[in-house]
Amino acid sequence: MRTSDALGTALDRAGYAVTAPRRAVADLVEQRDGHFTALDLVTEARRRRLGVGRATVFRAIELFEELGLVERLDLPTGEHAYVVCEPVHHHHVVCQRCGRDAEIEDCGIDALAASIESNTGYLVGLHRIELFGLCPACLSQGGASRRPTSRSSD
Amino acid sequence: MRTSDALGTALDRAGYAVTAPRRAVADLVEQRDGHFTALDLVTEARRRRLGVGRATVFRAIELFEELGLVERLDLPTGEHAYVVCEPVHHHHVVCQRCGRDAEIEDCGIDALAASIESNTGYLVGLHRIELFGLCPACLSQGGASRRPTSRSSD
DNA sequence: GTTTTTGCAAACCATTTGCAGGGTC
DNA sequence: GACCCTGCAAATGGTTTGCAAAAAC
Repeated sequence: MRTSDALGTALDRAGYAVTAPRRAVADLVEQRDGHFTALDLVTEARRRRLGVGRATVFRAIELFEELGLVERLDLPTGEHAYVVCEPVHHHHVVCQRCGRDAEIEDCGIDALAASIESNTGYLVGLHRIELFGLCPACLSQGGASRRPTSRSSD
Repeated sequence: MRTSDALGTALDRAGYAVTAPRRAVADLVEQRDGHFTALDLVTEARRRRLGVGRATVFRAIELFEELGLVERLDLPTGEHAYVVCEPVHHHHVVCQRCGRDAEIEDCGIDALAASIESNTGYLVGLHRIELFGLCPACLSQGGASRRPTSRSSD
């Protein structure tokens, strides 16, 4: 969760109107600790009686995504979730228990891409890496017996 | 595309009835060259008048996925597609032009996981890596000017 | 003959869009 | 005041489910 109004500021800088509904959605997003779905925000907005409609929430998220302020994750279940993040290339480790996440800057893609290109003949462009596991908090709280789904060694 | 009836055999071995509709869906899947969506199969089944219903196609794919014979991809667009693959841990490079794919055995996750674990404190479990680019065929056919979306270096 | 599986239709869920009204710059 | 943004409701697209009939073992 951010302390500053990063999303509002970014909207402004990108030339988008900083309206009350967008601000409201930005607040909801910034108050989230882990990942969230669009519907989570819609529900939360309704619960708080913010008077922000479904469509507006979806449009605001789309805008934030466009600006690189949130990123879409595809959870192992196939669900689409979002996380707040910095607008630079990176990846996330997502806690399977609480949904919190950490950013990873160096995913070592260059070496991997090179090896793939020479092995398969494919030219590698985009990549997406998503890691799931347990965050430090859940690890210590859950005790040593709790392990994420086993990592296959490859 | 497979030459053998790998999916049918696998169903049998896993104790599922090898029925005509499942066989039909398996055929459709095996005849695919690149990735496909569930709806692609539904459409194709209808076009060929196989008499296989929507629900059956979805249920068959679900089954194949459970058996590790096909895998769900999340395309950059957010679309859910499937590819045929071996039931062992691996990843895919998907051609952004034609949808064909190649499997990658060694994604170098162990080194990455270790570095993440020491940097973030997260215990890494599952991971998902998806790469997009151009396959050799599209590369040569498209000429040197065609490049996939630029790869950010990280 | 009992258990699965199927097809159909309806239900569902997330997401998008059309549009008239309202707010912003 | 022109244009962008919003809410609503309806449309959409993908996926799932209930159920009675049909097929498999």
